[in-house]
Amino acid sequence: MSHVNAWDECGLIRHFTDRVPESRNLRERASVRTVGGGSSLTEQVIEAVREAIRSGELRPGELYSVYQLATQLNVSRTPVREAMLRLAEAGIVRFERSRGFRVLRRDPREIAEVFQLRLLLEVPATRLAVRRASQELVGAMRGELAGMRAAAAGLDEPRFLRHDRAFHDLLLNAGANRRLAAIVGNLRDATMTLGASTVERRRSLADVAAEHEPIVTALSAGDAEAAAQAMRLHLTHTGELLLRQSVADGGGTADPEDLALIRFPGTPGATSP
Amino acid sequence: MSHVNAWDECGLIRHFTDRVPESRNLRERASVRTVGGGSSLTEQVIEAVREAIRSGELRPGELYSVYQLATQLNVSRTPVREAMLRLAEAGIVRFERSRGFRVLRRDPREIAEVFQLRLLLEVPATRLAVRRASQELVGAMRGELAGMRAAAAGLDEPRFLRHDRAFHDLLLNAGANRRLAAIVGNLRDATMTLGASTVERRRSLADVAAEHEPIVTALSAGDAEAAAQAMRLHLTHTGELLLRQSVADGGGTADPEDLALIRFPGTPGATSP
DNA sequence: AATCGGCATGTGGCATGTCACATGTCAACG
DNA sequence: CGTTGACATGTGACATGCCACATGCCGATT
Repeated sequence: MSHVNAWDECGLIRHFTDRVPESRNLRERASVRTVGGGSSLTEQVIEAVREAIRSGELRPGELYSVYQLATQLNVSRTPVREAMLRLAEAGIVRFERSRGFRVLRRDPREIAEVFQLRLLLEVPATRLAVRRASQELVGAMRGELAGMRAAAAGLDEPRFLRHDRAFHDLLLNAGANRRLAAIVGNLRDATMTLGASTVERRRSLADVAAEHEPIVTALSAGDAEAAAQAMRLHLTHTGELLLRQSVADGGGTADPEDLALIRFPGTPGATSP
Repeated sequence: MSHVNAWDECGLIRHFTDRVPESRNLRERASVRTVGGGSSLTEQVIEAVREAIRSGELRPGELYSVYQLATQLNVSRTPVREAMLRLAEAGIVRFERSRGFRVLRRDPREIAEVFQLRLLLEVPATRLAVRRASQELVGAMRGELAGMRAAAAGLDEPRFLRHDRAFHDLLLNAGANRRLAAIVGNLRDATMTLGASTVERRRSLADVAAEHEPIVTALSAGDAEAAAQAMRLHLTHTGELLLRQSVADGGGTADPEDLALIRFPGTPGATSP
């Protein structure tokens, strides 16, 4: 064997076991549900791999194989293969002819692209959501915001991210374009992959939470434009944060053009009709 | 057997055979390539199913199963399953717990959503592309435009669609956001599925081709805003065309709000900073 | 010594067997 | 006659066997 795998014993198995203590591995849940329910083995593998990437067990650039993963997770190759195919389609990993698959490194350019897209989609979606906003929506979003603040105070990043996601999802689903919500969800997952240069991020959790406040305020006041601008500011700031982090991690050169892409994602020179 | 399948003998096999005369079915190509090359059996099945939906062999609302399709195409269930999973993720079909999968009907709401998204993405992408445009790009796009016109004159709709796709892809790839280009490609595929209430569409092929002219003109002149507006007009018109067609096909009620979504997809009330 | 060709190994893709479950049918019962 | 229960069937999800191919090592040849 030419390349050392670097996690033959630090194991995805143990990792997943920690998360689901009542079952020794993925396999034992196989008989619980088979057909549907939204938790197929494939999806569990997807989530396990995502988590493994976040935690650093699967490192960008390294070569892995479906056989290995299947053995580590104690499932057959089929669901692992399907999971990796979906991750490949999402741009998280890339298959190489007959060598295996590789976790892709998030270079600054990709991060810029993702946030450029999120700006193009979420800002107008916010504008639309304001027009259709209800009191229940505002209440639910305040709840998520409170959750974010609590998580930020406790430096509980996973919980923070859950509330952050729920916050954005509420707004997106209120915008009444399911496809848009799904696409933004995928974009979010794509950036979730880069795992937490923890110190820097935790220090700013409270700041990020604070950025959500004006969004809810404007939403509650029915001011579409203010909400859209608040969302734009929030996304821009988050994007720049991740971009700096990516550059610091040595993901590539700091191309100022990437930053420009985030800041001005196709702003028209004049007002649209 | 309770439900009649309505195409047990009108067969996908014959259809695919007609398209690839040198091989009796998909299976015979299996030995040509195995690992890669971009033409796996799964992808061939995807394309075959897409074509079958366009041609009306697979009808929305009808129930089908992986077993059937595999038999008809003379391949195993695995690639068919993977193909349907990807189509399900793209929103073309939907799996139902233990009954099979169903080709989804494109109701007006979905079409509106797709074109709302395309407007949000392609208009700014056009703006960006102008800034990065080269003479080669302009030349290539003029070539595709000529191809569209020729196809429109000959009422060759498949060829028209190929050139149309190439035209938009050129512009999107010039915009330098690969992810955006990929997303728009998926959105396009999602609408390609509804197959051609042929008379109406063919009559307007020349009109649609003509709409691309001002885009190239503005691009060549370096006028980003004019190009963006031309693209907006083109997409709006196309969306309304497909929307009317969907309503005429009885896909649902003609909700005027859908039209509004296409026309004003989040236009800001005031100019952005 | 440098180069080239065969070979062992590992890979993903496809075929097929197996399983639990959901659905729809139909007969027995109230 | 309406309701309910078991049963047969078909389904997708998963496990496993098999294959052609790509890679990389290693020895034979020049």
